Amino acid sequence: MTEFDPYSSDCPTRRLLDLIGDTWTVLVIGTLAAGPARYSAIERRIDGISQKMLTQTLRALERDGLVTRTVYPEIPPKVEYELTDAGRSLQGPLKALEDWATTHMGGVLDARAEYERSA
Amino acid sequence: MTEFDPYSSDCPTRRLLDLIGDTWTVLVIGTLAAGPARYSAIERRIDGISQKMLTQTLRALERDGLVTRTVYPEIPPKVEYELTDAGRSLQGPLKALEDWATTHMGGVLDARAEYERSA
DNA sequence: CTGTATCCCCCCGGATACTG
DNA sequence: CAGTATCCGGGGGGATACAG
Repeated sequence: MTEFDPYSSDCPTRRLLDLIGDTWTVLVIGTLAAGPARYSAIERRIDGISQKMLTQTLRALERDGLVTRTVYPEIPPKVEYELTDAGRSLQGPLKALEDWATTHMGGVLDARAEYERSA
Repeated sequence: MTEFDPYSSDCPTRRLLDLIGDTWTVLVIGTLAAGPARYSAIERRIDGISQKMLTQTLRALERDGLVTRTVYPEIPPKVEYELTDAGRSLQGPLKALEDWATTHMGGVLDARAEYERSA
């Protein structure tokens, strides 16, 4: 069943790679995995992210139905972001990658160092 | 068990994203999953990849110990690339992502279309 | 066949300033 | 607090030409 062919340039799944290929996106999803969070909370939690990239990332996730945005009409404003079911379903695959990283990243770094040494 | 901690600069997740956060890298690994392949074969398999990016991607994978490069001193030249054990171990996690894509990408595209419609 | 070398455009993304 | 608007520098990556 080849409903999608990632090796074809016009395959929608390539857009998925654009999705999870973005560092900030993965970090935001990881942050929201702990539960709903406010804009400023996410910003404080992810060190080094700019307002522009945080907003841009959240908009993309919202657009793709992976995150919901809830505005509380208060003063001062309060906006909460939360993973949707689809967004939560990404946690499994991402966890698998994380486990791989934990297991193999040391070897990768060793290989890289060895490569540089012999270069 | 490793806590998902995207906020630490030395978190494996961040380094992993530098590794496979690139579209071409994932596609090349996917291609080599079927077995060893020549440069030109990979080039043909991956629609839209440029010589520059293919070579660059293969060099990075070789440097990181995920792919081996074997040169056969023939005329014309023949170079085969093959996944290492470490490279093959990435297949599981990447497969999980691929499965997620085939399962949820339709919904993502629907959500995106709906978002555009109401925008 | 398997690359390397160069030019160069585009756009990502950081910095900064402003607003409801 | 939660954004938006704008500028701008750096680099990713395509196109092209050339080499072993």
